[in-house]
Amino acid sequence: MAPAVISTQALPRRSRSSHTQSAKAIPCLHCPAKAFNVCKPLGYERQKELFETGVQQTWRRRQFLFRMGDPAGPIFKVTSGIVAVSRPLPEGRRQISLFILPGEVCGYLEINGNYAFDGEAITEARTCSFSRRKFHAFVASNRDVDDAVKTALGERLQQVGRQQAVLGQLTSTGRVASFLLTLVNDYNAHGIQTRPLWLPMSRADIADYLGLRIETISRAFAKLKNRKVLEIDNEAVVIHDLKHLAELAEF
Amino acid sequence: MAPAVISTQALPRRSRSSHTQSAKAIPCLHCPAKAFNVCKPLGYERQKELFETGVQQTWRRRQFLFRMGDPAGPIFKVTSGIVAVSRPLPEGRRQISLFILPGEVCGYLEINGNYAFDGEAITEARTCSFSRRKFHAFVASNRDVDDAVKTALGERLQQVGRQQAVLGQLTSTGRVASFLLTLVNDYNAHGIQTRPLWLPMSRADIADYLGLRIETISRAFAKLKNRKVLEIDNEAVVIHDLKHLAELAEF
DNA sequence: CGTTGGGTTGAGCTTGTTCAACCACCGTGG
DNA sequence: CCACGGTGGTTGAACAAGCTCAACCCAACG
Repeated sequence: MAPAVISTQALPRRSRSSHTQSAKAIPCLHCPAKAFNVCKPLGYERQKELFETGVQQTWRRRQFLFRMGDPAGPIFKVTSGIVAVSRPLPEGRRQISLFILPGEVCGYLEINGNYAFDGEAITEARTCSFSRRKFHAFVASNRDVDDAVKTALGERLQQVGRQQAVLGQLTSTGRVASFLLTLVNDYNAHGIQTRPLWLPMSRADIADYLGLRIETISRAFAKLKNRKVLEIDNEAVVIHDLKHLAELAEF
Repeated sequence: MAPAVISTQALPRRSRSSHTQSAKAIPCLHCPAKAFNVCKPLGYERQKELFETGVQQTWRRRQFLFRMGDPAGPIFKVTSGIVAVSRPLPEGRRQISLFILPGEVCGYLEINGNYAFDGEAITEARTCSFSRRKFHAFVASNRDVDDAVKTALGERLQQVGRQQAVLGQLTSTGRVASFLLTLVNDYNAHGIQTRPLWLPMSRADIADYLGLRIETISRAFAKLKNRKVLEIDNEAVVIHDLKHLAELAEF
């Protein structure tokens, strides 16, 4: 029920055994998420300090990192995989707010000491899971990190604000087109290849994100395939006509 | 085009003339917005300091405080009236993200030095308009204010996250019901009476907020009136059956 | 007194949902 | 090795919800 630590990386142990501040002590230096969010402004010393306020965890597909309403535990920085931040609804339904890509943080928001959203691994995922107390303390004593936190909050707000327009104004095909384009943008910003475009989320995930039924998602993809806008092979999408896709996603 | 200062309050002038730190120097002490957002943690001295980083402005109905894409100017704390934060769409349409009540801040978010949203006065409104540079400096040197900013960002994020679910999952009547309940909650939180409920926004505003057409809004209200859930008189709504309304707004 | 803007109401159409059948894939157990 | 059930995805037909277009109402205002 509570998120279990599936595997704690070996590297932190090595760092402890070598109790010197050797550059090899923390895995962050080679972490693909290093360049994003709160880790971005950090040099070695402070990166190490932050690293040691948490543990590394891995998560299976469909495993929950945190659940809305549960006492607010760790803050998660995703280092690999994709996490869906969502609001649970009656009868097993949910509204996915946004997808968290490697480098970004989730589980930050709390309401009266409880997580404000669900966080669910869409793929196998790894996280640095920081003690909330220590994380806040670290942020409080590092101006640039604090700025990074505010920047990240602002970016989420913009993302979600845009998504509101998608939900409020676009037709089903438009929403799917917009979803794909957003993914392409976000993947680009996070150094993930987009040809082919990795699409690990199920039809149900996409439906819960776009406020549609899975059948409608399926039909939208069928339409896009028929019009030769894209091609789908399992979890890989190849976009042939980006321009056309962009037109469909226009308001 | 640029938001014009309609009237600069007389009070700041008085405070300047009396160059002592008399408690009458700033109007904040009697400001209804004092207890909210960034002003909340401030005592007299710091409140005065913040106050002096900006000017007071008043806005007419339908006037824009700021426009998405324009160079990011002041940050606005609304002291009276209601402001709609929205994203403009082609052909004069828009998606309203949220309504800003007295006490809250808008115009904070920027993207590459430009405002990230539109801000439009729904009613006559007054604001404290702070120089962005000075505001950031003030926040940077006041830990508790900085926390207030992050808290406010988090609250917006939750608000908008919830609204995503409304747009994605609810039927038209449900959306209208949810809108009214949200308004009641927010009014309560901001010390505004809710019997009757002041409804200054036009059908078009509500439609742009809920992702519906004005005709649909009209029909939803008609349905609620027929079912004796509420009563409407011009800009005043009296809710008779809050429970029923809550059921309609359920997911 | 005509015009204008905001709101309501009706009729027909479009879009997405619902419900159902069906398919491909995959792991399990007989 | 094949039969089986489970999961995720696709497709079809009927239905319902919201949109479009149009007419109409009312109050405010010049």
